[in-house]
Amino acid sequence: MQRVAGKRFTGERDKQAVEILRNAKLRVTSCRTSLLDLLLHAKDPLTQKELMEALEEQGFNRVTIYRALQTFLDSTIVHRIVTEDRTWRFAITHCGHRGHCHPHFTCRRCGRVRCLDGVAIPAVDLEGHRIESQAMYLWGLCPACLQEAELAL
Amino acid sequence: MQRVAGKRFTGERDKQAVEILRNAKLRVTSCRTSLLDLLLHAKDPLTQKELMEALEEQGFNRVTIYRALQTFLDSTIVHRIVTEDRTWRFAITHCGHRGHCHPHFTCRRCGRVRCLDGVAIPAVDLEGHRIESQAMYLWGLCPACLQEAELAL
DNA sequence: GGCCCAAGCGCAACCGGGTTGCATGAGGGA
DNA sequence: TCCCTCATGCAACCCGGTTGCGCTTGGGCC
Ligand SMILES: [Mn+2]
Ligand SMILES: [Mn+2]
Ligand SMILES: [Zn+2]
Ligand SMILES: [Zn+2]
Repeated sequence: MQRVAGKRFTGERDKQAVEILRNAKLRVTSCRTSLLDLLLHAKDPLTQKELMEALEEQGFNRVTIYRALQTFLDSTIVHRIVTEDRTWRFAITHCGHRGHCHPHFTCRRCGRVRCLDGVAIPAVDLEGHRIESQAMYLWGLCPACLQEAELAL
Repeated sequence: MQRVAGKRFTGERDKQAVEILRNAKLRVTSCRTSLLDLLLHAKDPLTQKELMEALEEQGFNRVTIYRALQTFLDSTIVHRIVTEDRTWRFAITHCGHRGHCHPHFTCRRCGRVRCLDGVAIPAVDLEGHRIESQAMYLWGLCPACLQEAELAL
């Protein structure tokens, strides 16, 4: 990947980002491809702050980042989760739904938040209500932290 | 219930609030009993703003209210939920646990948030992780709004 | 009932994640 | 290449929640 004066030329990795934008009939801009590129290769949901720091070199304005993320949300390209610290985290939507189709896990030790893609949220039926969507959050220790905790015994 | 110059004398309804505070070894203050009294008789989890407006007459400072709520949290007298609007809502804890023992429902039409006391959160088991707590949020239509929606057809 | 001090309170200023309005810049269809 | 629309940057703003500090008060003690 080449960078010149902070601007990145479109390379291999960006192809997927551009394709996603084209499919969603969104304009292909530098900020959007960079964000998508990051999100596509991120293990975990990222905050706006984390995204901005990762793209520091390119110096995008935070408002622009928020607006791009909102656009992605509107197109269901990403989904957004609210954690206990009341900051949003964004992750690519793999399932086609709007993003509450899988639970999210937060490790109380390392603080990592993970999308549990592939794990189903058990359906709850509620007398008299119409349930339209569900979200589930889990807390505990992630595999790495669990192992450390066990070693410390 | 008597009020004089904005100060409320302790009456029948406050007894329970005072008892809760005594049991938790917390000082009995006007702000705390008023808050607890409200929360004890509230149907739904309330925001700090709603609590403050309800106690407008007594003119408590919002910092004091936040601090009282934090104290209640520490004593597990109340639990707190984070909704999509990223404001906290507080409700009396009936179950003894720290409050994530039941799901919470938000009506997309009237905006009401409800504690689903008595409904269990289905346990999820996650390979390699230690799950310590779970939360579940549901969205849809509450019974009242569902009925209106059906009438409108 | 009065004394005393830790704990609770009010105030003002602050913090930080997210938003808005508006002028300028750039994507992309024709 | 032109031009319109939409994206961007900037500054100011919003608002839920926090912090520091000096004053007040609950309640244990005599
Ligand atoms: Mn996810
Ligand atoms: Mn509840
Ligand atoms: Zn961890
Ligand atoms: Zn409703």
